[in-house]
Amino acid sequence: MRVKSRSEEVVNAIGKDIVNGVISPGERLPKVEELSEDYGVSRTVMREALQGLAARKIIRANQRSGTVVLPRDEWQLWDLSVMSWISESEQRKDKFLLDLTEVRLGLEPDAAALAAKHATEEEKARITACFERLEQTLDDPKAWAAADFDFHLSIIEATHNQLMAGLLKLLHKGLILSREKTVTSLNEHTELQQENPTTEILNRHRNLYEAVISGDADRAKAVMTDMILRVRQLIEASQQQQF
Amino acid sequence: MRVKSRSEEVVNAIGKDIVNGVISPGERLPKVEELSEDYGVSRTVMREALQGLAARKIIRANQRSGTVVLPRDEWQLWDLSVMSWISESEQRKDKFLLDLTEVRLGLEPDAAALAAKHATEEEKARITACFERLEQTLDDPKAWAAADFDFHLSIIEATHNQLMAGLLKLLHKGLILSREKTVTSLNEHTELQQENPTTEILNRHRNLYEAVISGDADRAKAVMTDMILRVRQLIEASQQQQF
DNA sequence: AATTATTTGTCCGTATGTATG
DNA sequence: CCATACATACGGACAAATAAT
Repeated sequence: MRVKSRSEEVVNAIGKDIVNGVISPGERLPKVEELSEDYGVSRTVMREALQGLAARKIIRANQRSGTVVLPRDEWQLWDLSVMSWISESEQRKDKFLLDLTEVRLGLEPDAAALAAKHATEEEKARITACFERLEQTLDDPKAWAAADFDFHLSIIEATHNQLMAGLLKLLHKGLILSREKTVTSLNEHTELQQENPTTEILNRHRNLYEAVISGDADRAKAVMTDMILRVRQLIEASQQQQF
Repeated sequence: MRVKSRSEEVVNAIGKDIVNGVISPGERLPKVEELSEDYGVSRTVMREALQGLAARKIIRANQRSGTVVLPRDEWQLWDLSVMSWISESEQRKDKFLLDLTEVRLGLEPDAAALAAKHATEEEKARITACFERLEQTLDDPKAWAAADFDFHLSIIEATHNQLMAGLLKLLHKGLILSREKTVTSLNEHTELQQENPTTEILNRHRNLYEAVISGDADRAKAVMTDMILRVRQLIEASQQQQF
C-alpha cells in the first residue's frame, strides 16, 4: 500500500475543514509559519500542502495579504480528493450523489452508444469477459460491485474518447466513495424494496451488454438511460426515507 | 494580470514536453537536483513543480526508484493546464476538440433542460441580459464570443448542479483554448460556408433562450442538441479540409 | 508619494526515510 | 542485512510584492 506524504495529510485535513465550513470562503488562513506549527510540519511541507489546495482552486495565496479561501463555485470538484471530502460531509453528501447521478445520466448513455459504434473485437472480448464475471458474482455483493465497476469501465473505454473515458472513470470512483460513506447503505435499501433485485439488475446488464456487442447504439443508449434512471429512483427513495 | 510563479512555469514546460512525447509514459525523469539545475530553479521550486504534475496524475514519484511518467489514460485531462498543453499540441488538438464536443453533446442539452426546470427569477433575468448582449454584438466577433460564453454560462449555472456547472465551465474554457490555438480559424471557416451565418446563429440562440425562460425543458434540450450538432459539423468540415 | 511592515516566494545546506539490488 | 540512490523533510536566510501608514 502506498503511504501518504505529510503534505497530502495536511491537504486532506485543511480541505475537509473548508468543505465542512469550519473555514468559509473569503476567510483568511493563518500565515504559513503559524500553520506549520499548528499541524506540526515544516514550512516546506505546509507550503506544498497549500499549493495542493491552490491547484484545486480552493485557496489563493497572495503576497502580503495572505491566503484566502475561494468561493465554492471556483473549486475544482472533479478531483478525487475533493470528492472524498464532500462524500464525508454530512451536509453535502446527499446532494452530491444526486448531482453525480445527473451528470452520469447525460454522459453514460452517450458513452454506451459510442462504445456500440466503435468497440474493436478486442474491446468486445473484454466487455464479454466482464459481463460473464457479473453472472458469476450474483451472490457475492462485494465481488459484484467490483465486477460492475469493471463492466462499466470496459464499455467506457471502448468509446475511443479519452476525455469522456477519464471523466466517467472519475465519476464512478466518486460514486463508490459516495456509497462507502453512506450510512444508510443503498444495498440494504434495495434489498428491502424488491424481492429479487439482483436477477432483474443482471437482466438489465445483459440487455446493455447485448446492445453494445451487437453494435446497436440506440438500444445501448436507451438501456443505459433506463439503468441510471432506476438507480436515481432508488437514491431518491433512500434519501427521502431518512426523515 | 496575475504573474505565474516559477513552479508554474516549470510545470508548463515539463507538462508540454510530456504531452508532445518528448518524454514518454514509462520513462524516468532525472533526479530533482539535476532537474532543478536544468531549469535554473531551486530544488524547492522543482519539488513543487513535480508535485503539481503528480497532482494531475502525469507523473508518480517513488523514493529510491525515481520519478516516472504515468500512462496517458491516467492523466487528469479535466484540468485547464493539461487542456492548454493538448490544445497546443499539433498531434493531439484535432481529436481533442472533437472529443470535447462529444462530451458537450452529452451534457449541455441536459443542462439546458435542468435550467428550464429550475431557473429562479433572478437567474432568468441574468439569462435575459446575456441574450440581449448577444443581439447587440452581432457585428463584433470578439465581443460576440465573450457574450456567447457568458450566455451559455448563465444557463449552465441555472442548473443548480454544481458538479455539472463546474464541468461545463471547464469544458467551455477548453473550447476557447482550442479555438485560440487552431490556425485554420473556425470563424473564418463559417464565414466561407454560409452567406449570413450570424443571424441564423442568433435565431438558434433565441430559440434556446425562449425555451429556457418559458420552462420548456424538452424544447431547450432539443434546441441545444441541434446547436451543438451544427458546431460539430463545422468542426469536422474544417478538419477535413486541411488535407 | 514614499516608507515600512507583513506575508508569500525562493534558495540552499543538511538530515531522514525508503525501496532496490 | 547492508549499501546505495533517490525522494522526502527540516529550518534559517533572503527576495519580492503589496497593504497600511
